[in-house]
Amino acid sequence: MKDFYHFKEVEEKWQQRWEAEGVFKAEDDSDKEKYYVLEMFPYPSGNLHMGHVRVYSIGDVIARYKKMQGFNVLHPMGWDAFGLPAENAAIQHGIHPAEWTWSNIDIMRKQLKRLGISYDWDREVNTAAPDYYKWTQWFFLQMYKKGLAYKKKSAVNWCPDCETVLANEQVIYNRCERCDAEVEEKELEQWFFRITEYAERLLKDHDLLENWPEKVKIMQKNWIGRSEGLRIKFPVKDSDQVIEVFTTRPDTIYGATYMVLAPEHPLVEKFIKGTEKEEEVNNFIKEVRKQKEMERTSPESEKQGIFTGAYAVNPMTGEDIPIMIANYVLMGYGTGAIMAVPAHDQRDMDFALKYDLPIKVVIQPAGQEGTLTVEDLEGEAYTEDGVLVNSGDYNGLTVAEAFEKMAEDMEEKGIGRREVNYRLRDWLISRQRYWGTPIPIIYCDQCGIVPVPEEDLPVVLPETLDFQPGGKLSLAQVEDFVNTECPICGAKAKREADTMDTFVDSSWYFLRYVDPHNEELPFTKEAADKWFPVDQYIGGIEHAILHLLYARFFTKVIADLDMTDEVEPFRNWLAQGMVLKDGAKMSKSKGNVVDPNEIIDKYGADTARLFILFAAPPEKDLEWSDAGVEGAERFLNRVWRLVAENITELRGKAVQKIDMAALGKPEKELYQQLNVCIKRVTGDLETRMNFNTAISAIMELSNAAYHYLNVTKEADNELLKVVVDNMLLLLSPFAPHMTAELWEHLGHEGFIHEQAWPGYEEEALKQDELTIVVQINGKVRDRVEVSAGIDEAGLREVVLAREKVQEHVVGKEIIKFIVIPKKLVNIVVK
RNA sequence: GCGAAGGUGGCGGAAUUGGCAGACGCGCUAGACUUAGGAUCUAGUGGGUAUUCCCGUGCGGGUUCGACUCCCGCCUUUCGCACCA
Repeated sequence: MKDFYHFKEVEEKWQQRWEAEGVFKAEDDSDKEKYYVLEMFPYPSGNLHMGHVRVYSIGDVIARYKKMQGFNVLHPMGWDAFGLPAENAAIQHGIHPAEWTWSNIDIMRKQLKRLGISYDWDREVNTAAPDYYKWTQWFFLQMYKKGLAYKKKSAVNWCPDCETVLANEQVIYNRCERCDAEVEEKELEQWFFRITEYAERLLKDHDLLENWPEKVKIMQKNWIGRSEGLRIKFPVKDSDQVIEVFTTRPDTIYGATYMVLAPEHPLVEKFIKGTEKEEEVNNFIKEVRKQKEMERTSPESEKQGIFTGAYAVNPMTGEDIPIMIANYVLMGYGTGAIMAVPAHDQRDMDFALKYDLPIKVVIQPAGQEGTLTVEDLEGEAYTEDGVLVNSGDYNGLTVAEAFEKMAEDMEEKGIGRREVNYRLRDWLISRQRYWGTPIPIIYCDQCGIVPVPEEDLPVVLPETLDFQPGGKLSLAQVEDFVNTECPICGAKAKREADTMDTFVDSSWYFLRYVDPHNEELPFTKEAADKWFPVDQYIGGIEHAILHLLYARFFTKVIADLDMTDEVEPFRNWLAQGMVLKDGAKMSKSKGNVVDPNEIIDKYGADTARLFILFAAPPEKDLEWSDAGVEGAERFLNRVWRLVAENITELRGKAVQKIDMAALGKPEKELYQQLNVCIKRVTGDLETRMNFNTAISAIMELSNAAYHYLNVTKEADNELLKVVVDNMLLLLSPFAPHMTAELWEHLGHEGFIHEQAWPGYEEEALKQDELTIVVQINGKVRDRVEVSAGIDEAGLREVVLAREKVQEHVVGKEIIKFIVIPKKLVNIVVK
């Protein structure tokens, strides 16, 4: 055999054999316990990048480890294939989006196979294929039936560059998440999913996700933004109108000295129509509407407002309070109107000071009732806990008590009622783009909105597309597509020309893998019961809100359709860190991109995988280092040579149980190190997911084996074989090709990845001799070798007899003698 | 401003339950082998002129026989949220 790891031939050989023998197929009819490991599927951009190499390497280690542990492993791969880049390529280069996408998929599939990832390629899914998006459309129809998909006209976010609307989740600092263009507001009629109906469950079921990063749960929680409060009616003076507000602080209502409506509030017009204020107020509203959402919603920007001329009545105090309009109140949250309590809300305070509105203190720090005045506040609202004052019968109650009492009283009087509000909005899914799943809806003049009958699915994207390079792609321009017949009355009708947000496609793909070829259903309940949920999901934290919230929502909807009993798709999620170069994210514009293809050409897949797993724990960012890659290569070659240089001694012999009693001292130590290594690697893979320390443990074992061969004239070849065999088994999830080849060279039958994961012998971990650290007053002064069975008195005797200990102890009083069994003693002297 | 996670040698990182700080790797130094070495092997490698001593895990306190680890205060980096009533 060669004296170095010639990765080119070896890696190709094993990839071909794995494929030819179909060794990574998940078995639908196995009795073995299932394990479903999934990495987020990629968008087929045409190029694998290092982030992909990282996430798929992590997934592969888990998949191969679980397989060796005896699980029936489902480890599938697919393509998130709809999306804008395909259209942009079409516009720029005149290539059809499908052609562009399909050829990218071919390229990336080859790249993944070159990495040797253990996928069951028979289950490959492609969200842009009709046999997949048929079921995306089917889910849309189920949701339409349940009222979870609906159409409404509302102010939506419009990206002028992408020429489409965006979901709230896709707008970051008022910019398009994709192209960074500034988002505009448009009034459009669009399709929504009623995700708000699931807000409570999405929050509550975080409890089921024990192995999610806490940070991500908090991000989702903030995004959902639950707040408990009261909806309170404020009658308008000299009118039969009523303004409803939502507040989380009903306890401060006695301090409500004015009200504010959002400029878009429908009542505004009624208040000002025909009054002397009309023109002034309308001008103000026009000004505010010109402001960007960003300006309006930043706490730093100046609050602007105007008096409407109308008054409301505070329902608790009976006082008249002015009704204002201001830019800091948003129509989209709560009722679009607030009661303003300047003494106890900083925003209201800022506004009240600017427009000279009254301020009334109604909460005081506990124990200091009656001492806090408006002057004391000095423009800072008091928002801490406290006790009510100036609040009639409620004086003396705490904030929490007052909340309860007021809620009860107001509900009784019909002034208000308890309400929970969410920051989460419904999910806007319409996109004015071509390359997406068509929304299966038909508009008929007679029958209105008509869902496409299920038997007519899929609504196929028309392939022949007449587009001009530089122009925009849209289904609306394809007349054969748009013009159709009403499924109910047969009259001429028009199809919906918008497609769905691609996040819809990726919100259920993990369920298609369980039954990927089903033509009757997206999947059977039987298949879902067998495989679902995903036991371990792996992917980037950038999807913390978008994809992961939507996927959780879809899973709950699907559970409500009784297609699965599982309400959470990903019980465990490993959020892997980014791959950096020179401290920055790799990007073309920075010119710091490392191309996986070049790395695999130069070092091979096993080396690339080993480095990327070794350089940092998976959840942390990883700094790319060419020197580090060479280190990984060196280690693999060290293992290769350990086998190659001793191949005649190691080949063919049956692995026998080692008789520890017969081992000499260096042999016993080596055998012990093997068992320690097995224990550490298993623990690192099983519970900690720390691949870097698992690899370092294997490196230590390899070093120990070399050291043993160096110091021993007559090596114990049986022991050496056991060590090498097990080392290869432990290393095989990380470096599958090289270990497969060595396994074969050693004369074993069968694939290495189909062997049982090694277990360790508890007996072999035990040491006869221990090194005990001796501290005096907490400082390490000596080390002693003692037999493992020594008792405390014996240990004390040995330790005190030591010369170095004597030096520090003589003439002093021993106050304490602390013994930490098998590790350390600490002698406290004075 | 609010919330979360970090800060350990020249570098990436380790220390799993409060018990030897720096495992493993990179880099570096010296040596061996060699026509050659950017291959391989051996030894060394936190700092302080140091085999025995002292100092050392962002800074300052504290708890403890003992603290990278726990507590209090501060500095700093990264990420998330940010007029949500």
